[in-house]
Amino acid sequence: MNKKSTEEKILQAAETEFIENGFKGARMQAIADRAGINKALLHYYFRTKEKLFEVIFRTVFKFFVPKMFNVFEREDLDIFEKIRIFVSEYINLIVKNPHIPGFIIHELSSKKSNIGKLFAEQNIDVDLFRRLINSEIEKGTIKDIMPEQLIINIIALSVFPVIAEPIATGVLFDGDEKKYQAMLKERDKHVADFIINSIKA
Amino acid sequence: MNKKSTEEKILQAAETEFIENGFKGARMQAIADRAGINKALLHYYFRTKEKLFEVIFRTVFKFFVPKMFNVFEREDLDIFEKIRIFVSEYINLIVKNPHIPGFIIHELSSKKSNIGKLFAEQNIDVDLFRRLINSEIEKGTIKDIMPEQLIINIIALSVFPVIAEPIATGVLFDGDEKKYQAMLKERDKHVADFIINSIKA
DNA sequence: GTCTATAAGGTGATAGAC
DNA sequence: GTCTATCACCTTATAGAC
Repeated sequence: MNKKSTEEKILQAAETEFIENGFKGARMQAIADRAGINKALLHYYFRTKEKLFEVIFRTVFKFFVPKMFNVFEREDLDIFEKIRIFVSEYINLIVKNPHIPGFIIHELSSKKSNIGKLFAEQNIDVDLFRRLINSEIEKGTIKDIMPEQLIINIIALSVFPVIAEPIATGVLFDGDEKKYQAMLKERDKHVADFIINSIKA
Repeated sequence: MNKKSTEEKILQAAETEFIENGFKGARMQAIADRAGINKALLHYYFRTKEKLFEVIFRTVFKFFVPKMFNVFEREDLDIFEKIRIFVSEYINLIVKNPHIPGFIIHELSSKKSNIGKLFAEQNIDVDLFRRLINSEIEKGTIKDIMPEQLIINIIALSVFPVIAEPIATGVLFDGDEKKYQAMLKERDKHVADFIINSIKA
């Protein structure tokens, strides 16, 4: 029935446990339980909690942070279409994995480890994005704007409502989870409109 | 020299420790050390780690979440000035306390406790904000927009770059902390412009 | 590779003297 | 109120049998 190798089972169990509880909150026993094995085997495969965490974090990070910029390389779309597609796809990705951004942010803030490497490994082509934006400004299709500020805005508008879900639900929707979900459903269109309205020349 | 009462010293030490390490990562011993007392005294004043945390979280939460809407009550400002002031003051507040938003978000996501009360205690007047926005839409000063979406946008644009500092610095500024700080310095003006450009009719 | 048993050290919490 | 000493439990990690 279960053809997954032990290592795969461990990795999947660890990912769930770490994302749910963070590094400090995660328990090796809980990971073993989720994987249907015992603690000793965990250490046989990954020696320490730290090492296991590093593998998981790397995977999650590489899955989430990059490839955000892929859309912007396509030459068949204008800048506004690119933004629409990016926002839509990214929000969709986050809604399906709502705890991952918070996990990454929290662990990056509380770890002093050599995460510097992780960014280097991603080779995200920010320069491509910079050139694109600057060229659009020169062409006169969008207003003058710092490319870094713009990309932060796009990510912020997409990610924040999901990681701040409890606050948003509590403050804005009186604890009504359904109203929050309704807002989120319209979010991709709203965000794209909001951005485009702002930058369109 | 130190006129602070023991209770005050504990509270301040606990706030630092909890914000820095989260509930699960915080250590009662570390709090005692920071306060210059011993563990036993900690329990004498606050019985359990859980109870001490609740006091801290309440304080931080009440300090941070509300009073955001105060600006919008002033009648001597137009909607755009209100937004400028709010963004400027809120970003300023966050930059001075950069770890607090992440702390609140993380603890709210990982606690199932009866936080519902906290929101009720704040009696934030979201309706005031709703009425203000809707009235401006009717007057024709701003475009049609859902007040909830707008307030989320304003908070997201203000808060996100600070809580995602390691990622922003790593991905956008090649690890150069100074470039990140420079971006942040212009952030309040940029955000206000970005929002106003978007919603101005 | 996988298990049971256990070591070694930490952590929240309390007892009891002052 | 404040301290020292200590308990009871939990957590990571390893030893050693199979």
